[in-house]
Amino acid sequence: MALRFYNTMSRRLEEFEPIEPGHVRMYTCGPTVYGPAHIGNFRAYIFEDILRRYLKYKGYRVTQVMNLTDIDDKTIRDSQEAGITLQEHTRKFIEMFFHDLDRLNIERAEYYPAATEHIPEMVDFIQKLIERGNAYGSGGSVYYKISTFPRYGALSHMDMTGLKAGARVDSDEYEKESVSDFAVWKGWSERDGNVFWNTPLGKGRPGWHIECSAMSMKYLGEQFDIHTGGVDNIFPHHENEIAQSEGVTGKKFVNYWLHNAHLIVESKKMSKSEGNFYTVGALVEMGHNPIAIRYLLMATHYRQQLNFTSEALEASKKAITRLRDFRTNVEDARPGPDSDTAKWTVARAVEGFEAALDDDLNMSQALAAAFDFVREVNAVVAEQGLSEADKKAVLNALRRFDSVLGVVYVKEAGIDQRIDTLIRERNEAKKARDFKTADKIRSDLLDEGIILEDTPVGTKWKRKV
RNA sequence: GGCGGCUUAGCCAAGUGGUAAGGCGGAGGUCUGCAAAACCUCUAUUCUCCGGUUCGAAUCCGGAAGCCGCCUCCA
Repeated sequence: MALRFYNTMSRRLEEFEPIEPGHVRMYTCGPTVYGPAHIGNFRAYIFEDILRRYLKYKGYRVTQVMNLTDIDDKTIRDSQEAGITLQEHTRKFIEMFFHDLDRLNIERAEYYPAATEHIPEMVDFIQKLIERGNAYGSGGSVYYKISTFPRYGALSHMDMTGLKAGARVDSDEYEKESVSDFAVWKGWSERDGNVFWNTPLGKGRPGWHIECSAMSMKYLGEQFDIHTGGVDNIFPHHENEIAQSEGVTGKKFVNYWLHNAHLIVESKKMSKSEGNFYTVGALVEMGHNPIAIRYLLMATHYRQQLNFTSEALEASKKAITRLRDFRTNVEDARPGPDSDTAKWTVARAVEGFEAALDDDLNMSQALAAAFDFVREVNAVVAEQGLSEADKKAVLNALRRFDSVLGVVYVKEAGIDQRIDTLIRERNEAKKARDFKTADKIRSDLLDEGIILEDTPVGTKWKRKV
């Protein structure tokens, strides 16, 4: 089956075909680094990670760009309040961002361009817009003239004539010819302090939207395959990017626009005042495993609003444990005959998994295929063991599924000599039928998050998820 | 006010015309020193509500209620 995506532009499922055969170029909107990213932000990055991993699973080479917005009103405001430079301020949150990416087992993109490191590219871009008549200077700033771009509103399906003059328009933007025109370059104002660049456009800083147009073009070219972001980015951000990029090139900017829905927490909108505003760090401090967060964020279809609940987070831990236990069950399965059931189950699972993800990344259904696989293989293992060939085929499939899921084969702290010693002591106690000592060792380890299991092939230990 | 989305078991969540996936939880059983894991059985006659179309609807149409978004720099 062919890979299909729901394209926000056309509002329908479309078969995916990259511009360059075998190579996918995609731009994924990244964080504004003014504070720690929250789980809502990470839903987008997890979605993009699944997208990236599945494209690779399908055999594509992937070039992914994720921008780091390190200059905007909030970064300026917060760095000034903290009394440090913009760079000092944003660096902290950039580090935190990458740390969270690692904890959530999100693969690295090929490029993470920072806006402040691409000022010349943006200035160049803006000059082209001015030359072509798509932008005009006014009061030290430069604005994009929407009336020069008739297709404006195509992505968001919005009628721009409905905008009310003066509504939520920044007071320093009164120089605009039309209220819906937006800033591509912001002339320096007092409150920017020492944050500015001296450029041919004057003293100032770039607007938000221009960075994505300039940087995507630098790393991916004038036209590329996929652009993603949260639904909130559809308007105005992505609409403006299209206007800028196509304004300069006259060519179609992006072929497939993919947007993820937001999440709610305990059926409520996540907000600081509700006290349900979570960062990855805060959840980890509460004792939650980041991989469980990953699982929960990916298990709902990306275009569906996701309800993040602590109960679901616990369920996610159990689900991961089941998948990990399945791996060891298979690895340690006693030798058995070749099984047609096992072979058939592997084939069916792979087919089901791929069909689900091919269908606009239907992860819920892909997981269902994976869990059917687990149950069916476990039944064979329990009944008659596994032949070496079947074992290999099953583990191959699992490893392949996990190249997308990223929850089973996750690096964790290595073997602890001390645990091995305790297991030996416990086995001796068991042999002496001193179950009191044996149980104490097991429960002490459990307190540390280590689970001991007695199996036919000896005592095994695993970390609690 | 304009535009859009959602509502499926105790919880999370697929399914978009052919008779309700999957995970968690719960009940019982097998196995075990006890556990854990695993396996087996059961756990929504029904998909927010009310109408309609159809041989047939959770799925299509109309209406109501609730929830969540976007409407100029929030994933």
